[in-house]
Amino acid sequence: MDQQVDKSELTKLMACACGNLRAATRAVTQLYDEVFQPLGLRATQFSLLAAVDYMDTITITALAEFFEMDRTTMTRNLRPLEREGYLTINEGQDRRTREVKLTGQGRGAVAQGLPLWDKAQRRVVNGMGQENFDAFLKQLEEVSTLARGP
Amino acid sequence: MDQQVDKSELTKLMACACGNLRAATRAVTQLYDEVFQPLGLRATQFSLLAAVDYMDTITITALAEFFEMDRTTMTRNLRPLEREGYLTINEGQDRRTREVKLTGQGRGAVAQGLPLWDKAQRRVVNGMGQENFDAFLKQLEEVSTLARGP
DNA sequence: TTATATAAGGTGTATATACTCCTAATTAGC
DNA sequence: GCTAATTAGGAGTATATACACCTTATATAA
Repeated sequence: MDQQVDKSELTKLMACACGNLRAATRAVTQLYDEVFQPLGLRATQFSLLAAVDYMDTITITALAEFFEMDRTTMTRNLRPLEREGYLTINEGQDRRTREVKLTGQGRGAVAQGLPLWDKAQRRVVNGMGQENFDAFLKQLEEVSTLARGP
Repeated sequence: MDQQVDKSELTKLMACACGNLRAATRAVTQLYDEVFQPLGLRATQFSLLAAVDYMDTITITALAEFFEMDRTTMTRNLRPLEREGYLTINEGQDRRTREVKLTGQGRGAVAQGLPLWDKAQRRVVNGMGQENFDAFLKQLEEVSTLARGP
């Protein structure tokens, strides 16, 4: 069937944008998760709470768009935060929508989380240098745009 | 309680290394997943098969180390690929270990997947330009190293 | 050589992610 | 004003991810 691949062909996969991004994300997520540990939150949960805090009230779809994330993923990510009392999800004026809002506990967690976030962020930014880091963020943005399409 | 945060404090979170990495990974993974769709594989699955192909036979822990991924994650990622007949997992000489090996079907999938991978990869590399892309990979590597530690 | 330490793996549990399909509410067209 | 299209959301399903805890097999030390 001659479907086999020369091994040298496979070495180029080491440069895979997707694989390298995923690996870096695993590593970085573990760092941020670790610093938020004392708070009982994960990195994604903290950033979600912070976003809701900034927005005051916001619908699920709008939140999903802000994070450029699938709507159903957002629904599921909100669930444990609602269960643990960090936020509430109530029917909006438009009865199709849900309004997401932080509780006092949620705002407290954001306040307590900020210095923890800073700790992890400083490690990365200081390690790379501010200029390299800024360039890195730009490249992440560019790669996202390219991936999303034509 | 004064646990509240000034909104201007929250804007700096837009530069979060973790959040921006995760967002980019979502976007890029969707692109790669899309090109592998005709093959019935996801991006992560293709790269896993390609790695096993390159290694011939390899234990689960060694695979996990190669991908810098938790061992139990690797165990779980292998599962659907074994179920669908792309690879086999058998007891090794050292009876604590499992030897992962591609089937003919698995090697065929790698062969068929390579041009699909190329399509997605070209979109990113051509979009950024080869030099920028190389620099980007270096920065992903650096950020991973920084995250892993001191 | 036996007791202990270590290494490889699996399972339970929980979150993160997205797709497909479904319902309900609103808006747009006529 | 009613019908059709659109929009918001949920549920089912499946993979990706990691941690804590457990078992078994090998290696090490006394």
